[in-house]
Amino acid sequence: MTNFQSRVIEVVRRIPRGEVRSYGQVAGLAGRPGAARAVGTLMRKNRDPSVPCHRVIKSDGTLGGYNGNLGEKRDLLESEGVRLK
DNA sequence: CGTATGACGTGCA
DNA sequence: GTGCACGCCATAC
Repeated sequence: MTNFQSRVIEVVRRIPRGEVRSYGQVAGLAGRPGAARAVGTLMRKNRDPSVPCHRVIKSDGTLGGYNGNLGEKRDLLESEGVRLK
């Protein structure tokens, strides 16, 4: 496992319930500002349920992507109290 | 080791 | 508001 990947996972793991972070923010917190796209690359591969990857959305507030159905991601977030566009 | 890929971000038409 | 072109970065091939 690469160092970058570990960091990203750590960061995402710390996102409190009811809050969200953009891919770019996560990248920054992971120590690699500007690697937003790379974060997506990792999330796409990540299968670990201990990582609330559904709390990671785009910087403009839209959902972005998801492993399973996007509707699921939307519901999860709203059920956690997150407002979406 | 070079090329392709994608859950991004920003700017501009 | 919508769509497209580009640049970016870590991974997968």
